[in-house]
Order: sequence, then structure tokens, then C-alpha cells
Amino acid sequence: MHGPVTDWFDQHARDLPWRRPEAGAWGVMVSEFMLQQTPVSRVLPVYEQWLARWPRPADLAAEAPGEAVRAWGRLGYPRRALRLHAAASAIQERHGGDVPREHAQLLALPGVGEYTAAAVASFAYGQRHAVLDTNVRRVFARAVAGRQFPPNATTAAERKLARQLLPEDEKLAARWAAATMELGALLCTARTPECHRCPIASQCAWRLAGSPAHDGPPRRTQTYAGTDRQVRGKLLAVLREAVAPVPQQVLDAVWDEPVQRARALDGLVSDGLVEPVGGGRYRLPLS
DNA sequence: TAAACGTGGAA
DNA sequence: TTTCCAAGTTT
Repeated sequence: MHGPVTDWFDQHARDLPWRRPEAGAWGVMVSEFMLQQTPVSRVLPVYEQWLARWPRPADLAAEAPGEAVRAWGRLGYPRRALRLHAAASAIQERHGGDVPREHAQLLALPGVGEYTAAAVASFAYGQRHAVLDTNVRRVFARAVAGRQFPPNATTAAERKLARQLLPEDEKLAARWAAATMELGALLCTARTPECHRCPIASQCAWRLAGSPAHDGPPRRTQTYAGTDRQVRGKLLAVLREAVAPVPQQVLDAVWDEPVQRARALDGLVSDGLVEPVGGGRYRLPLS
């Protein structure tokens, strides 16, 4: 199935800015942080702003972490901004300002997990790594395992399968990784897959089995309304827009339940996303 | 291992 | 209107 998939990719791959040669490893890394749990369409404008403002890791490392949080805008999960800033600092201190090539060194950076380390090594440096994101896992679940959806958490069996399917040739392996991910993102989607356009529809185990509905344990869904996360989001939105420290009283206006509001603010402070400056005032972190 | 962690667009 | 979903990591 490799040929059809990589051929399809050559014809249909999106022209995304982080796929252009000028993006470099830093561009790839920034995009990978932003794309964690966030759609491409929302990442695009913020990515352009970040790369224009901080074209190298050293440029971001020289800024206050709060500026990263501010520039993160409404992408969500703002701890990613903090971790990307910390990763830039680590790259500056430990790697002379260059994004490391070694998977183990990438993995040691803040905010870089199994997926992101493999993605940067593969996409930026053309190395041979099994890149297992939600798209690839879904493609393999369907094409190989004959199931509609992969398990909730990545399993050893999935990693083994991904390694087995990885072409031996390094450059081909990197293309395969990008191609399987793109296939999952564009055609083999979660909700309404476009099997009629899929280059491996005739070999897909799930289709051949009659496209059976998901049976295993229910897929985890998350609530949001009324949670601490929603309160944190409202608090941080005020602080992102503020140019000066914000009085407690202003923050109090975003949520009426005082216990939950205090808990959310404490959480933001302990996460390093918010800095108390005394006198009951708060701001995005300067250090 | 499971829960926490944002946000907004599409179905 | 509600639910689902989006290139995960950390604890």
C-alpha cells in the first residue's frame, strides 16, 4: 500500500508553510507545538506571526515567557506556549541555538513527547521514525486492523505495526510518515471518511469488513462548560489583552463563583502562566 | 492509567 | 442546541 499512498501524497499534499524548505527545523517545531490538538486552519495565522517575530529559537528565548503566552492568542492549551518558550531556551543553552537532530535530545525538550520528537526528526531532518499521531493511528486502525477507530491510548501493538510498515529507506520513510498523516487528515477522517477518493480503499481492512461501527470502549469525550478550564481561559483572556498588571477586582468579574475562580487563578499561577505582582495585581509572566 | 489541560467550527 | 473533533504532553 506504500506506493499508492505516497503517490497520492505527491499529488494532493497541502502547501503548508511549515512544509516549505525555508521553514527549517524551528518552523517545523513551532508548527508541531501549535498543531497539538488544534486544527490547521486556526494555526496558520498564528504560525506566520510567530515565525516573523521569532525566526530562530534564540529570538524567542530572549523574550519574556508572557510574550509567548500573549502571542499564542486563542489557540488554546496555553501551557504549550510556555513550554515552547522553555524549549527555545533549552535549545539555546544546550544545543547552541540549533534544534537538535537526535530523537532523544528532542524528547528531552519541554513539551516534546513521543509524537513531536518523531515528527521533528522525520519532517525537519528526513529521518526514519514511526510518527504516530491521531491521523496515522486512525489510518492504520482502518486499513490494517479493520476497525473504525484506534484505541483511546496508543498501544504497544500500534507502535510495533507502525515500525513494521515503515519503509527501510530513510527518505522514503519520512515521506511515508507525512503521507499517512495527510491521508488521515484529508480523506480518512474521523467523522465522514471519503473512501471513494482513497488510494487504498480496495485494500482497506475496515471497508472489506463492511465498515463495521466502533465497538470497543466508548471514546473519551470531554466537557468544557463550567469547568476550571473554562474559568482559566476567561482569566487568561483578560491578562493577554492587558498592557499593565490587572487588579484582582477585574479578574473577579469573569466568573461569579469565588471558590472556583480562586482555584483557577491559583492553578494559572502555579503553572507559571500568571505572575502575581503584589497589591492584588496579576500579569503574564516576565520570567 | 486516567484526568487535566482551551477553543471554535462543523455536523 | 448539543455533540464531536482537531498533528498531544504532563502528572
